[in-house]
Amino acid sequence: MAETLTSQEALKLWRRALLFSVRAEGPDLSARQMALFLQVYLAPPPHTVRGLAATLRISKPAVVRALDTLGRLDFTRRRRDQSDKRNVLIQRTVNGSLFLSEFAEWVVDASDTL
Amino acid sequence: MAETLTSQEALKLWRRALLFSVRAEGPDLSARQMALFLQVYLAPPPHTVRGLAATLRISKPAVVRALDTLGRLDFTRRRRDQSDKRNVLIQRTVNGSLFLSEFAEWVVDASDTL
DNA sequence: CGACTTCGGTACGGTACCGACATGATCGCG
DNA sequence: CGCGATCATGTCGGTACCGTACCGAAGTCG
Repeated sequence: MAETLTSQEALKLWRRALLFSVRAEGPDLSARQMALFLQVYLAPPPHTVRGLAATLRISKPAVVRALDTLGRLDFTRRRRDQSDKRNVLIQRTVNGSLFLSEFAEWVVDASDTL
Repeated sequence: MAETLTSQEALKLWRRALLFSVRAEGPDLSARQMALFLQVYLAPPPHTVRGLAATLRISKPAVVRALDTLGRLDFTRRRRDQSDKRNVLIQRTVNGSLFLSEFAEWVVDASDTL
């Protein structure tokens, strides 16, 4: 378990990790998109559009659009809930997991050289 | 100094911090914009458009546009270099420092509850 | 059955962003 | 002085995103 960070260290960590990501020409996700992405991968399913909108406290259309973008990147996938066909369940993808572990490495590297 | 993070912890940290930021209705900065912002505040000046573009490995117009946005938010300011009037020096602002310390708090809090 | 609610998604008008290219101001050097 | 190099930024067509309002499909309950 990591010790707690100071403010200075937190910002340095964030900067170095983002620098890796930007330089690697990773997808230029906004804060909302990245938060949504991480939510899908780190919080327990099921994930619905409405649920994600409530959790992030952003509008429903914003979630729909973010899912469009993440879907284009093959980072998430939509699937109709067969037990209640009004719902759409958001699922993870291999490609999304791949990117996420790469991203995690950048953060870890940034924290190593703190 | 913090111990090194595991990949899992890194992602959890990122998610929780972004969650704070998104919920607080903070500005929805893209990865590039945030990287540029942090670069201006954490790396030693002077910062020029060309230098920032080279550091982040993005195009010069992309830097100009990011600076437009950050300027609108009053997070950074442009100033002509008086010793070489082709250059523009990027400067910090009170408002930018304010947001950054708030953001740092979110990251620290996220790391505390890791 | 029919009225109502609850889903995700779309339409709209407006803003911001992208890369590629062009432009105007300024510099340095012969 | 003149002239090419260098700097930031404007322009262009195209795409993505915003919030508000609306939509149809699917579920619920009388």
